[in-house]
Amino acid sequence: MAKDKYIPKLLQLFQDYGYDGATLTKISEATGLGKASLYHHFPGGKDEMVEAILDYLDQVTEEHIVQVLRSEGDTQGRCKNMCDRISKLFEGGKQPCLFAVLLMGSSRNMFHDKVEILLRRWIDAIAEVLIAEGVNKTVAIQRGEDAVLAIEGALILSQGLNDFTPFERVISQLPQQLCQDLA
Amino acid sequence: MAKDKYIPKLLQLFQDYGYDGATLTKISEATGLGKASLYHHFPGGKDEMVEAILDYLDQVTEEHIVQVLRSEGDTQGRCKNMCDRISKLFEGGKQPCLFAVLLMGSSRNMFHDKVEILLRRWIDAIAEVLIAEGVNKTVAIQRGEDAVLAIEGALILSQGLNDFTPFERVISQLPQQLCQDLA
DNA sequence: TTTAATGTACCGAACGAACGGTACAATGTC
DNA sequence: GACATTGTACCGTTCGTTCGGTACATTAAA
Repeated sequence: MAKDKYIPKLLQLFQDYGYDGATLTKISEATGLGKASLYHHFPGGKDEMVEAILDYLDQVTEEHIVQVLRSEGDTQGRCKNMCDRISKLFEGGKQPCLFAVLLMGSSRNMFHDKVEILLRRWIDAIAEVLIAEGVNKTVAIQRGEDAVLAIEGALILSQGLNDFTPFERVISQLPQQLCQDLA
Repeated sequence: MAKDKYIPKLLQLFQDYGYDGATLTKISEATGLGKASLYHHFPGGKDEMVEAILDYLDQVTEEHIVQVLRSEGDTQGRCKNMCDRISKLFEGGKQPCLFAVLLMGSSRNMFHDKVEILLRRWIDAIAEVLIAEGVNKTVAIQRGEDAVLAIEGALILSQGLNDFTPFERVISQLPQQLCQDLA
């Protein structure tokens, strides 16, 4: 699929402008493709573009979260690696999370199912690590939820305040917080 | 200002659909006002509507957060009161936060200044309580940021997962977390 | 080896619908 | 009568989408 090469630009656009705000005119300018050409690659229009982006983010999740958390090394170190990846992906808090963007506004219900699955996979990947260390399953899931929640909240707050130290603080404290009572 | 009576419906609409998604047609239907009437009350169009909503949220912040935190009683009790108000305002996590909605999508920069002020006032109100209890100023502000951050993140996560227990958990744990090392 | 057929990528122009917004006359209210 | 409020009809613009068609490279048939 050659259309994959446009996915990063599309992601950036939908992150910046949201589903409604990312107009075909903007998409056309950003990709260098005419509107008609966009419909050649994505016959389903904007919907199909977002679906393709979410499929891409599925791979990103697998590579930068799931696999990193399952890699070798001590638990807290793996958590720190994940945090480093996340910090890079969100560019130190300057990039909005597409999940949050899509959950706000008129696109809320359109992609809810896929977003829910991706959020859940993220949480479960964290919980899995803690469960392997002997943490109670319920607690482990809660701690995974708290981690994702803190990151999403930190993104909003940092962008709202135009001050990215909250995001950095959350990222730097997260490994310790996740592994707070481990051996 | 008689137009104030439409503010809650407008708030609901912009929360649900975002700035772009809240079209004049939807606004007209929701308020029962024709376009001409809407422009009579809000000559500045959608922009002025959102500004009016933010002014309204300014009052809400003052009443349900600032004043509650400054009221009589023990510190943790006042924090709990604030959390109760917040939980009600967001209907147990089912309502999105307008700040987050406006910060996502094409309206990001339009209302950024006012949103930043409101977020900062929220944080400062929390910090003020902790400072009065002898907490170091920097720590107090960080704890205020963490509180707002947790609420915003919990809203996104709960709505994304279609499971509102994370929001409830954050709300119930917040007073304890804020007052963790107080006398 | 030429030629025909097929597939992929792309584009300009145009579509109807909906957008935000306005002009103005008619209505209600004091 | 004065003035706030509203309904109707409209404006130009932009929206997402589709149409008809071109360029070009690959494959199949002659």
